[in-house]
Amino acid sequence: MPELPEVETVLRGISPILEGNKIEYAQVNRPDLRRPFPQNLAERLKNRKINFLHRRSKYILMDLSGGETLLIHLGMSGRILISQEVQGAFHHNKAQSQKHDHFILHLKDSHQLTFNDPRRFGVIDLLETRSLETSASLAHIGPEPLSNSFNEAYFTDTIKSKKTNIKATLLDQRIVAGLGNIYVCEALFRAGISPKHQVYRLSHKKLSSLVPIIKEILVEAISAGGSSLRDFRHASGDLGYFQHRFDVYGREGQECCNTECKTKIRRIIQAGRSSFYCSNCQR
DNA sequence: ATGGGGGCCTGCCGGC
DNA sequence: TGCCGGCAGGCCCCCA
Repeated sequence: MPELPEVETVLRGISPILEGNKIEYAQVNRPDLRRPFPQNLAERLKNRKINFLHRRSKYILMDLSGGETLLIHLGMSGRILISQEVQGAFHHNKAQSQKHDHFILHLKDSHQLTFNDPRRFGVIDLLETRSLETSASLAHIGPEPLSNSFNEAYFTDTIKSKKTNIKATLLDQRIVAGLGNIYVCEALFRAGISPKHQVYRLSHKKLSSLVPIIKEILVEAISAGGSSLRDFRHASGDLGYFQHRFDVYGREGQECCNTECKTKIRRIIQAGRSSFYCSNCQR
């Protein structure tokens, strides 16, 4: 699934089309995704103006007129595509209807936003804007990794005594928002920390070093337009490029990219997820 | 408190 | 060619 850089890439792609636009109507093609859709979703979206878009963690948030915000989470396989229905004989830009197009916003200017999600682990919700931050979805999410509130002091103080491995800690959205399996693997490689290392046994220096590394990786990935594995694409349909810069993710059995280290990258399972790491460079 | 496992879904890929 | 197991970017719940 899309992690923070992929969600940010989607957000940047769709914002210019959506902000200031108006929803003509919403097409809701099934009753639920991971959770049921909110009551009367289509009726509540009809004729709403889209004020602006923003992101919190891996959630895309659409601030609407009428004091409500549409929340979209892409889960593992969710995609957002923008298309345009062209009037007249030619329909080159009109999206082909796909099997898992569960939710479509038809906009006044003839653009359409399509949410496609084969595995249906995504979420769509409609929340009161004034209590957005305290809603069940967002209330327990930690600081944004690219904000100043995610800093060395916060990070080390929060986790220093945890009797958990560092992999699970970084995946915990309450500690820091938006990281997923790929970027945690990559950050741990750059920091030279084994995913199995217990947090309370890591030095203050090592733990602190993760903070700038996490920020650096996310910034790089966002500028590359995210990572495209199976199904991630920009809203325009373009691919992201950061996957070409993975040092360890998906590289089981290949040699470590550090010069003079020919150790083969290992894959282990932690908490049901694959961790990729170099046992020589990461301790 | 926390960590491990299972569940939710579909699709794809490799091996036999 | 076809079937089957394993795997996938997330998250939630239950159990020890």
